[in-house]
Amino acid sequence: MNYWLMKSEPHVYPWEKLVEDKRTHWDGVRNYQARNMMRDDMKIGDLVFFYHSNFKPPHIAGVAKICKEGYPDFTAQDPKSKYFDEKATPENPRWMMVDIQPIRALQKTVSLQEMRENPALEGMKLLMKGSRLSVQPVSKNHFEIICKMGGLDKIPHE
DNA sequence: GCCAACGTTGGC
DNA sequence: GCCAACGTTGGC
Repeated sequence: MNYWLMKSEPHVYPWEKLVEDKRTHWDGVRNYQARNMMRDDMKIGDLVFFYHSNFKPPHIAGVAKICKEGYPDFTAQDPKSKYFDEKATPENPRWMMVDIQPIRALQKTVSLQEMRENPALEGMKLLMKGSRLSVQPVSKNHFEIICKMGGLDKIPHE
């Protein structure tokens, strides 16, 4: 079982919309490192922090889970999509995505600053200088600490 | 809006 | 295969 963090800009796709949709496909990732993790490492049942980037303050809003493993990001082959990539073909889709569904919101969102101020989270990728990856692994230990910071008594499950 | 950090592109 | 130029991310 692995743990992850995925970034979304709330004005593009907020946590609340995921709750409303009950499930979504994570399209639009155009970074190879992030793609490789979605393609190779994310497994059904893995838990994911839903992080709101480009927001004041940036924060983690809730916990989701992987409900479909890596498959081609079809928006790359759609000329009308803003994520269109002319090099993507059915034979070589180039970009991949996963599906996620919400598990539960944190009782209280956990801001980037709060995480920075917690020494127990030292080494977390999100907090490293220059870290921009929109999909990144989180250790189980860090995942649990943040769940508790967010007012949950333990890592949630369905 | 600024800009540091990082990724990608393409000429050589 | 190097690296300069350019584009993007995302906190501040």
